[in-house]
Amino acid sequence: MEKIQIAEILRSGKVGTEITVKGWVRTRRGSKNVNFIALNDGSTINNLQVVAEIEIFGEEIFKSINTGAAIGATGILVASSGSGQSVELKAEKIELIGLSDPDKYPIQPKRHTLEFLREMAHLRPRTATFSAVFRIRHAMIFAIHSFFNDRGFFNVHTPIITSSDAEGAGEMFRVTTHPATNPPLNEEGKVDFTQDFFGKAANLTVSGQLEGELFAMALSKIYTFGPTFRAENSNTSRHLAEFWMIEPEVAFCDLTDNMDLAEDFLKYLINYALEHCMDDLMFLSSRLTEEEKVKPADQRSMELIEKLRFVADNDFIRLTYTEAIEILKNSKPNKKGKFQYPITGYGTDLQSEHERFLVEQEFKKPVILTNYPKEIKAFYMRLDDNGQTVAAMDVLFPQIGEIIGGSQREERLEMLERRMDEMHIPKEDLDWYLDTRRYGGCPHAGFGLGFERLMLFVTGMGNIRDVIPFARTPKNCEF
RNA sequence: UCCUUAGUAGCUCAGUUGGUUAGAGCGGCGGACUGUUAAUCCGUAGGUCGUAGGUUCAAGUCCUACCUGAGGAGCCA
Repeated sequence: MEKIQIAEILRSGKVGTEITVKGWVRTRRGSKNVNFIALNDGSTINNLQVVAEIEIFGEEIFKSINTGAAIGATGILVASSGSGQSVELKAEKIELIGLSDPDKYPIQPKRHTLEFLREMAHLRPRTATFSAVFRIRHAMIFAIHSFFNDRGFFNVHTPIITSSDAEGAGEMFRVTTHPATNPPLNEEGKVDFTQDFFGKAANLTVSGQLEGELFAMALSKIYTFGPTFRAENSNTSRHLAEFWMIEPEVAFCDLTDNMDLAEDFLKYLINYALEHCMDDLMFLSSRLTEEEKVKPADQRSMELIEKLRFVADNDFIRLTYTEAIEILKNSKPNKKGKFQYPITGYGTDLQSEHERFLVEQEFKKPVILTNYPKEIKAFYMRLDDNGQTVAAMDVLFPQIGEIIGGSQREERLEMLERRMDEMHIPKEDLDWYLDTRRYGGCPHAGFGLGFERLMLFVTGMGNIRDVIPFARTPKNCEF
């Protein structure tokens, strides 16, 4: 008898047919005549109830059917006489596949804190919450490729190990085969990288953008989707040392096209989740609602599915930095001195309190902020005609803040070189990058989407460590 | 990195102005009972109070340092 997935059974299983299922025991409720086993195989948030009569199996076997154990069950699918489910499996045969010592198995059929489960990252996918999160994560990965593929984009694998450290997106992790103690030194007494594996200093990538641009200047529309690494000592619920980033790059494309792409992309992904992950979203939603009950009414956020629909159905607000400053300057909290960092005028750096005000108070929907002062943005962003601002865009989401950062790139060789000089970017290290401006340069634009930040939004989870299988953060590299 | 806060049983927590043998619920185990649904009822085991120092007749409780978690800030995606 071939086994079928529980998702398949619950979707289209026919009452009266014989089936075999294999999975892990979530709970077992025993009694004198009959035992009820909630079985889950990870294919869906829902369990299949296996009904096992003691008359058939005896009492001994049930001592091994504990939470966490792997078992197989064969029997007839029948309509359930209980109220919690429509169908259940009336077991004729039960196979013990992998035992789980109930005295030691740490995941109990009760609520655990996410912090506790985080320490058990190897077992947490067996919980309802994390299985839901990681099924949604898969759906989002799939949807990302599908979105770009449908629109004629090509996926490019940009390098993970890179010698380019000129981008300045953050602190980098060094990649070396030098011994940890007494590495070879040069005449100046510094580490001699010419003797290292690559013959030069190498790091883990902080972004595939620059290499992505090279391919956009040949294939027109590309995207990367890979791991990126930041050695920043960031201890927040929104940062990881290792995270996944999606970076589309499009030739013959300006800032407006870029904003359109970003907005379409995010809405597509959210709609995809609503269409394909409703069971999991509903579970996460009710879990969140439960948690919110302890919060004061004014601090509660919108129900998860309602929130997703709202973002998918409404246009994002588009606003220049200069307009945002005006709004903030005249806002109530600024006038009443409620901002920790008061807004005085053009040039003030926007803090998260300001971004949150715009997104959560003023507009109550996602905001795309554009045309920031050149001083606070990267060298490759295209200088606006006013000579002051650059064609940058940040997409700000409620609760999360910046989910996307992007820009139209500076395609004019002279301007780019001038910006690099101003910002002390070594041109000789990026000669290959400048070549794209020397030979057939064209207006182009792109952005980076932090995949785990998208996951935070879609799942409603509060901590980024809970939407990636194994989180890497300062002082934490378990598993 | 900075600010705030926490660490007591497997989990979630209580533990008064320092004072005898550190408690509860859940989970585990044993039993009873029942087509159960976070089942219910009875019983039972389970603790170097984060670590290291210190103050004191006496420290879970006070002090210092460190470690770890959480919330917020900065950096950003």
